[in-house]
Amino acid sequence: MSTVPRPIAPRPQPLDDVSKAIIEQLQADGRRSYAEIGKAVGLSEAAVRQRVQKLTESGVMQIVAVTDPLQLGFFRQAMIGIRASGDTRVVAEKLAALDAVDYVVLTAGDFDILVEVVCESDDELISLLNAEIRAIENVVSTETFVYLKLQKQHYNWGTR
Amino acid sequence: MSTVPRPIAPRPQPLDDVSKAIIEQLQADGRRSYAEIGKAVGLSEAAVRQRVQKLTESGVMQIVAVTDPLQLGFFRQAMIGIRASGDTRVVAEKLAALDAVDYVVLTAGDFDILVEVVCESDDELISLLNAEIRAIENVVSTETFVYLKLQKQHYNWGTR
DNA sequence: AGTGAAACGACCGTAGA
DNA sequence: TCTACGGTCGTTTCACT
Repeated sequence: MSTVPRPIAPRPQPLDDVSKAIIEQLQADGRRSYAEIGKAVGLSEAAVRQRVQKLTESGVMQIVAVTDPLQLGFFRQAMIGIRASGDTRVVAEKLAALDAVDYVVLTAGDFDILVEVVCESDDELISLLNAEIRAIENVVSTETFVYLKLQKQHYNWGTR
Repeated sequence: MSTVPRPIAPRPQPLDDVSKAIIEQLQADGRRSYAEIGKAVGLSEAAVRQRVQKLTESGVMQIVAVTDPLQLGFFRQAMIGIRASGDTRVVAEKLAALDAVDYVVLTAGDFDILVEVVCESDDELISLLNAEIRAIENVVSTETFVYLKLQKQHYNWGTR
């Protein structure tokens, strides 16, 4: 039995510790000044700015506002597993176009697509499921996981 | 191991159009200057600054750096549905403490907990499942949904 | 890739409608 | 809650290492 030649992955950039430190600073506060970050990581202000620019331009990182659904009156969140027929990419696009859908991923496994939805109420969730999601062509079945408590947030993830 | 800060007031203020517009600006670019935002939404720099401060202090919004796992060499992502016995909150805490786990939510439905994981390779995913996740007390069974394509991102969600 | 310095622009506190 | 304004600090550009 021969070993399978493992294709060297197009590993983008082996981030050095300084860039990791910069990212950590900006994960704590995306508006922290370059000068302040520079002090923390031991670099000049201009150097920090250059690195941040590269990191954002290359798509490694972006600095954005993220909102809390609960604070905006969307008390009901859920993950919905979807089984679909036909081209699942087309189904995923239609799902992504829905207002209440904030997350769509094509998966391998018992579900073809996972979507996260954000609703104001149970009623909205019900009509979303019935009138919108199940109405999409090639959606075969759905399974809903209503959120009880968010324990760890997606965008808090860092560079490990 | 980061717990999501709970909102102080379960009293969601209905955002006016100006604040929504400000949030949209910052969702496009979290570092956009207050002056520039002011021009776009028709407000003075100081007024924008005050509103942004309120929005962040009240937890409605936060401005942070978010990173792209793929760009950092984490080519394998998955959602894992977990069935657990005992106090699922305790299990969820232990899951959230894992390095490779970037998202944890307690749910009602066929799974008790959903976690999203970020791995460098299939091998890492396998050992994560076997050595880490299934090793946690009261984890009864798991079901894995390997990501094929991320279609819509969580933090792009706005104010509807 | 990094520093330093000077001009410019953004940010912050405070005062006042 | 907003505008106005002055002091301070951050950002930008550039010349240089």
